[in-house]
Amino acid sequence: MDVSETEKVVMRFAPNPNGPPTLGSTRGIVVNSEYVKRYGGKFIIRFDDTDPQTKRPMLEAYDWYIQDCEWLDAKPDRVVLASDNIETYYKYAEQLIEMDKAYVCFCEGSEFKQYKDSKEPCPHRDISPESNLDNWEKMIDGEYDEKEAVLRIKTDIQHPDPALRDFGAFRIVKTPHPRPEISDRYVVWPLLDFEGAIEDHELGMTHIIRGKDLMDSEKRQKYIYDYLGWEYPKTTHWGRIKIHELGSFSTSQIRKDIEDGVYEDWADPKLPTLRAFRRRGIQPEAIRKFMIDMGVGETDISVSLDSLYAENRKVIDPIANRYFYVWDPVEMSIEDGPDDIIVNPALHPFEKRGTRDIQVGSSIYICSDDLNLIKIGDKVRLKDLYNVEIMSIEPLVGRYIGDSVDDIKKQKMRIIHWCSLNGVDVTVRSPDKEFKGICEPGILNELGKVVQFERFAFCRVDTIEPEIIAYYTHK
RNA sequence: GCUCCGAUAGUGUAGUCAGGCCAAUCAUUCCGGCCUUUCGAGCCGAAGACUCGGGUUCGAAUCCCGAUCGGAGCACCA
Repeated sequence: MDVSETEKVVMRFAPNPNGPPTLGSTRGIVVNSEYVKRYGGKFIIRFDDTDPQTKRPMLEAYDWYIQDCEWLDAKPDRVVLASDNIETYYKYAEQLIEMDKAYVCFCEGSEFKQYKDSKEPCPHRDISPESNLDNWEKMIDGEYDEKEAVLRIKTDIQHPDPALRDFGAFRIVKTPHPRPEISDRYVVWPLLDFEGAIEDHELGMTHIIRGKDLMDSEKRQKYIYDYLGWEYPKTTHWGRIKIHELGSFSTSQIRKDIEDGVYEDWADPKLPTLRAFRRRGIQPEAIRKFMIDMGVGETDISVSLDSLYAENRKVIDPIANRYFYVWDPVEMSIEDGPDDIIVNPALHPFEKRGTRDIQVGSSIYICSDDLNLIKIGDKVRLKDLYNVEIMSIEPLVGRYIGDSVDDIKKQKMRIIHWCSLNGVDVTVRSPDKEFKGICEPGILNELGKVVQFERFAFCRVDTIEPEIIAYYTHK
């Protein structure tokens, strides 16, 4: 993107708050805010909430966006709600009508399309500004039904690109807006091209980055800018982003699936919402890095979450305490073992953060996955505890054969983890499945934190009461 | 149908505007090795790309034309 070194920028992220931010919105938040950080200037979040019907805003989502922006270290300098500025849009609409650059059209949708496709002006195109103004007043006053009338911007009805011929600027929607302070105050609502054009100018936008699906939108908006004598911001576009592991999602589809119980809520670990990533323990810095590395190409891309996880690992590896988590536990009794000892493995392999003290009696749990790999007579190392020889599988019995770490190296013993009988039940939810297992009691101190369950994965401890639930972050 | 846009390793990405310093950058992934009382990390090594065809030029990933493939718009959605 073309920004001169000394220039201050004003950029925005303009979502429709009809659901929570997803990984897709994140790109808009991170990239725009990053430019502002880099060049100095202002970052604005503008809610394009001018469709009370088809993409009806969710009241809670306004705050969700702002929270998620802050979480991503992209606190907006200013928050704007398009639905607050309807009068402004009306003002400019009126001006354009007076200039004979806009007209009220009474064609039915398909009817107008026919005119447009054959490059013919529709019968309403040549109505005088005075009558148009009149009809416009009636529109605003609610004298027409939905779909009966629409305000169009005059462009060039013969333009080679059909997408640019006399586009709609306002339509009638009688569904009240979800915001109580707006509600049924307006029945005429602007369409994106108009609303965005006016707002971008009013807010002094210098640069715009948006999806390439809006490329034609820009060309339409330029008509408005030309008519009003304004200068259009510099623009760049990016292509569609598809996540390998998650596929494509639409906010409205997710909303429906939540209602139908396919997903638990907006933070379901299967979903690409920011809330879901946060619950899983993905760190904002990692997301920023991931998005910035992706750049702003116009090519459609299909990215793998592996890169995001790799970035996240760099962030959480030094801070995540280590614990033993035994999924699908199987009890093993120990013969000839020392009674009631306390071992104290380090909380972290290279950061000095103390130890976790585990009391061990005459039996322990191990993973059934590990059990499947061993047979009678095998010697295994119980990590940070001692070495045992497997005496029997059914029931599972191990005999204590010493503590020596050297032995395991010489004999290339398998090293497995374990859990004492006083462990606590922990459920781990991953995008694909749910694990049930037992963890050291120390996990009770880790509410809200990301830990590493050794030989399993990084997880974020989400709840302690009434049961312990952790979300799977990644390997 | 009409219009617009894009194409560099498995996946992203730098380089393309101002042609030579690009036998092409970085990250991730995969594979091998070292280290490590888990996993991961770390370290070392390896593999892997300029969509195709013409043209301009002493010289093209870079400029031009065409083809192919992919995407988007033509909504009273954003």
